[in-house]
Amino acid sequence: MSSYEPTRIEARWQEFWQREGTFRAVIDPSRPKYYVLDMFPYPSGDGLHVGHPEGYTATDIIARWKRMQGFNVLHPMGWDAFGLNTEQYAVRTGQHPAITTQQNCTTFRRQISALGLSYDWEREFSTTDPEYVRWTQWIFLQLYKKGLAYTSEAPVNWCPAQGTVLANEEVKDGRYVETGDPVEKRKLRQWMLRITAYAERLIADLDELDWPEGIKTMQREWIGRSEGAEVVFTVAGQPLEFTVFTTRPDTLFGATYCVLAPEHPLVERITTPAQQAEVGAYVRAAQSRSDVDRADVTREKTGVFTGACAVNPVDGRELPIWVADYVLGGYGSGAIMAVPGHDQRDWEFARAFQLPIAEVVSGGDIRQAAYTDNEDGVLVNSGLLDGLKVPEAKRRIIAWLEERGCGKGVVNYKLRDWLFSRQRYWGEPFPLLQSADGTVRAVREEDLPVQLPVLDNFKPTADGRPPLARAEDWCRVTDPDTGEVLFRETNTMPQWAGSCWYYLRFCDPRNAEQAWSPEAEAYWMPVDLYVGGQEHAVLHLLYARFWHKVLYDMGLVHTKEPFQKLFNQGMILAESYRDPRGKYLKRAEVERSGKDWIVKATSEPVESQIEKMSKSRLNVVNPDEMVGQFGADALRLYEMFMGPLDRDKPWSEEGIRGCANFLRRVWNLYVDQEDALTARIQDQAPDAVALSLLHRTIRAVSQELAEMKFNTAIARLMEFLNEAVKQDVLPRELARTYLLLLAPFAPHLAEELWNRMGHPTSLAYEAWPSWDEAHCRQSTLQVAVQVNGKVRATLEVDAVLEDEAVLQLALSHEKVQPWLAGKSLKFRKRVAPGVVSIAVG
RNA sequence: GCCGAAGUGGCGGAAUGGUAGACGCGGCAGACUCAAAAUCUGUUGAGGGCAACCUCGUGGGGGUUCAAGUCCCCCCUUCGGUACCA
Repeated sequence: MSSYEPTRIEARWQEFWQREGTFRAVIDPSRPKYYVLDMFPYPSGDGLHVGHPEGYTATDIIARWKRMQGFNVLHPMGWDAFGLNTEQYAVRTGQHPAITTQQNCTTFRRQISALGLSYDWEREFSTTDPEYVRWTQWIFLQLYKKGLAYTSEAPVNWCPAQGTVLANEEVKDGRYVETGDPVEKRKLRQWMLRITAYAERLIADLDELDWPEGIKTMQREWIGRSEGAEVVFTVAGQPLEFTVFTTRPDTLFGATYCVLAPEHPLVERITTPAQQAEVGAYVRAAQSRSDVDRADVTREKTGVFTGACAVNPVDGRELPIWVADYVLGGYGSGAIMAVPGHDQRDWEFARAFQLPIAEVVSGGDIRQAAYTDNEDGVLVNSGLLDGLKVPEAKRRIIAWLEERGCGKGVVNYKLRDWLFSRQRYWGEPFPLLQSADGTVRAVREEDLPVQLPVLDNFKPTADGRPPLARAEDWCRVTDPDTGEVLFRETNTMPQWAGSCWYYLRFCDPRNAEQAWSPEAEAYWMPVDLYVGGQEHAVLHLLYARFWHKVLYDMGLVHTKEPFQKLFNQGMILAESYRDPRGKYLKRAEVERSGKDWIVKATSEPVESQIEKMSKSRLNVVNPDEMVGQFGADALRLYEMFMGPLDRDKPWSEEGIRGCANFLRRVWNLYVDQEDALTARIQDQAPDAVALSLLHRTIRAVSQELAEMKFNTAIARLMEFLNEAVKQDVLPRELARTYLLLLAPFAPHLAEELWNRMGHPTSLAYEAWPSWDEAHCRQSTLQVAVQVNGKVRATLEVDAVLEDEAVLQLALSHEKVQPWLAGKSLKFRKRVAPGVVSIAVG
């Protein structure tokens, strides 16, 4: 009757916390705040897998620890519930996405609640709630009114399989990053957000953030700032000109031809009649080439001559103008000056088409490869630049170009504007109306939110318009003042919209008048710790930072950046099994045969591998089962004990069993067979040895929590237990303090034992124990004696013994003596409290 | 190709330049049991030795140092990111 029963204990305390409102967060200016946030999940129909609780447990431990340190903690959870999966489910089954969403949120809430996470559930919301959509639309209108939202007719990423366009960030190697579906270019009128206007600040402000360097680097590279120059070339014999962007204006004298991207508007106009057919064919071929194909870098360079020439502004020389698809239409000005001597791509192209290669920077051998050094190379054959090093030559030529009005220094970015519209149903409608003459106007703020029309068919229309176009009544609006007939925008916002500001709504989630109150924002923001997966390194984090900066410029938020500290948890991997035909098998279908795995039914050999958990690989571990079998505390503990939070780690059922075992041993330390406190817990002052153990444990756990090294912190708690069970007596003071140390990690068990020790209230706000260095010291000390770097003896000495005395003991030690015999002493020093180093020669 | 991160027992992983392998899993031995499971105790890097001990050992090769898993140089492998961005 006294054994550890996690299920019972956990239900009891979860109910207690909810009833008591233990984790409700209320603004309190007298206390410092701490805002700890998880990247909120998309509630899919599959429910949670054990990867989700990893980050959630980490933030929960920090939240609980910070509360015990006196911080007023904001720790909310909600749902990023718009999105494709729910919509596709609706297309398949006809069930309305709102219903699916509600069901999925309920499942997620139940699963997450079972983990005993200390969220303030009163702040929960879904991005699909009309009240939230209202303010998402409101923020969009602020961007629109600032001129940051506009429509564009440019070629966009169209994904036929998804039936929608995608943002640049969602496409990689010509495929949709989520599904791998191929993407093609299509010209469509789309809503864009002018994120490029913030490119400079999005790079610069990264410096102040406590983020992993890798993520900062990825963002910097995505934004892709590069300094260079724009140079204007005129077309020989025609009143036409075009601009090229180059980062190496110093090599202008080395340009031997120019290249226009196939999409460049000038291509058609400058091509000579003789070249018309060839160029036309090339351009058409380039247009029909899929993005997947074009992304292949190993392809041989291709191109055609237009028959026209450009005039190099520095020396008046005529350069042939080519069209080639290695020049991208979307970057810079879609045209380049080619300097094959000093650019590897141009070099390859020149080789392929027998174009001249000129040397203008000495130091390399341009017959072998382009010489691209831009620090030490010295300019040659370059008129006024001769003899200069590259950086100085760049400055000189830019000044020269600017004086003559045929060029200027510029900064260019890879980042493009954010394609913000989707041809989907399950997203936020744009709060925009269009009149018959095509002018666009914003929906009045008091008319927000623009709610989605109720549909029973979520597919695009037969003529290819978005699903919302099916709702003809909804689309048509009459202006109450003028009686004018207006049409609603039928695109919806991408899923990123909702996650761009949810962290702000969490500060004040029930505010009906404003998206958030200035008081709440001023108190809670910024997010002090943000934990989530690395997959959002560019997408979500870049978009959210962009919106935040717009809001900052409007005076609606007081910090330049939303997320002060970012931590990326690793992935939880799991073993999967595949038969020789590549078909995945469930764990239950295979068994071990010696070192190998075989199919139980057929004894066929099976390949096993450690992979990302996914439904298709049949290796998903369900947290509900783990909680049912071992308890939430064991699941939490194991997820943290597996290894460093930021690393990928393979799941092991034996591992969680070990953690459950630890918790049971803790239980048995406190509770006896008769369900009473064990007799070893006594009101007696701890001796020096016990105090030292306790204080060293407090110190280690505190320091490791601060560094989010949860795995080693847990190891310290285990060590304490291993010592404690060896003793006949556990002084009450130690028993009490140990529970406080355990509480952030295994809160249910800690609360239960705390309660059984006679405390009627929760330990959630008990002060975190502090340590005393004086108590940490131990009376004796192990000292290793190294001779020439190898440990030859270990002595136990009094901790207060002087270095010199320890050295003498070491030198005269019987195991050390033989290593010194016949050698001369070169060096001897107590290099650390526990190490004496002796060198002989 | 470029940019990151990583490579340590049978496994997950510990180690401010200072006793490599903490802690856990697994294994082995013992206790309890009619027996098993569970639990408890001990033990567990490899090789050698009766033993005290000795030798080797952190992907590979060099180097710095009294001392290197840790710092420096070169190389290999794995995993992420990125890719004709001028």
